[in-house]
Amino acid sequence: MQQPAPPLAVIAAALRRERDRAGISLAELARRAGLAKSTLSQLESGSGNPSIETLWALGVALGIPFSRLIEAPPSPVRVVRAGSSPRVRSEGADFYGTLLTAGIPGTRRDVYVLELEPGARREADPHIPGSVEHIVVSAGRIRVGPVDELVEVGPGDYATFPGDVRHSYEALEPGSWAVLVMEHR
Amino acid sequence: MQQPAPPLAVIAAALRRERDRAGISLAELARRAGLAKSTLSQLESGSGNPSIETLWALGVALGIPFSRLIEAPPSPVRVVRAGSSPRVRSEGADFYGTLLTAGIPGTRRDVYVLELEPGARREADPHIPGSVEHIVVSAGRIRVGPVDELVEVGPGDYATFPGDVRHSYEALEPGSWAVLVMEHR
DNA sequence: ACCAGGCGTTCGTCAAACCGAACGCAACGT
DNA sequence: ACGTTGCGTTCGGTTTGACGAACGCCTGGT
Repeated sequence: MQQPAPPLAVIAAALRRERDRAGISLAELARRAGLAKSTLSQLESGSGNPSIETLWALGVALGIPFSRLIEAPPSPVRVVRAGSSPRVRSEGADFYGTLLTAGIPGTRRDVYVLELEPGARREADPHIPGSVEHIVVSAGRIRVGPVDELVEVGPGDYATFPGDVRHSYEALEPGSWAVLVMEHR
Repeated sequence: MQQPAPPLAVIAAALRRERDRAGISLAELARRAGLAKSTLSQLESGSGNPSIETLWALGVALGIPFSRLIEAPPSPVRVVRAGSSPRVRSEGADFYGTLLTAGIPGTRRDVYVLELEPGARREADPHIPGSVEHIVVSAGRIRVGPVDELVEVGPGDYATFPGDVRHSYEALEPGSWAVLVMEHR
């Protein structure tokens, strides 16, 4: 399998995604790329089959390698396996730490302890947009993540994924438990 | 810098290159991709600005990841810096070896010693098609390669590049010399 | 309240991408 | 010698991508 996805919709999504990231308006992007607003509007709406030159101009205007416009969005699921990150010795204190995720000012981070038993799969409906979940497994094994992109994590492993899509937690061993940090703004 | 190259000509070249590689005719490719021969003909000739769907169909028909059609041809110039390759202890013998390039059955490999003095830049016209040059610097520094893609190599460094395009050798230090292997079938 | 400016969408027009058919060319087969 | 087959190119005709203008919608300034 190489690029399994449909070309049109992917581009439409990529276009919108990258423009959001750049934080500019549709009109502004069209201006920079030397295109008509209408053209870009139709492209982002998925109706339309842009020429290479048109897409190229957009890539340049967005300052991104062209190929990113034809890729599916990068998976927002990130996993850090236990021991795979450099440990940092805390200054003055007598312990080592591993930075998994830095706090973002203006966001709340609620901390939970999640205890799960095998068989009981817990499905969670999407939370408010923009929320992100972080989980560190303390014991056992857990399968977790967006329903279409589950990952398996064990003791010491860290996983993070968007909380505003359907996702689930499922213990694979008895006595599994984890620390869950729910982040929202 | 990301994708410095012009989009149109690159695609035209890529298209032709990949079709050659696949060993099929223009008409055949057009048939598989569901395009008119005329369309493909114009694309390969560089006149034309294909739509995404058109290019996509070609990528699928060629069985290659779409992105390869928008990339410049992979540079045929390869450099191995001294000490950057794992050394292999020869069985039974008391020395270490570094494999730089494996011989291909049915090809001849002529070995030369190349002595160069600074200032004297030696331009070589293309040799017979398919020939490849390999060079290992023994002493000094040499700038070598296709005229539009020169690389600088020092003692122990290895470089290989196609011999069927215009290329040149130029010493950068007095007393430079190298071993040159000319490969042709 | 009003208007000015920016946003994203929708509409009609025009150029061009894509098509199909015809062409010239070369290599075979009868 | 001739007809056949496949190649790549060139020629009008039609679909459609890209354009510019106009629209409705907000937000903020006077």
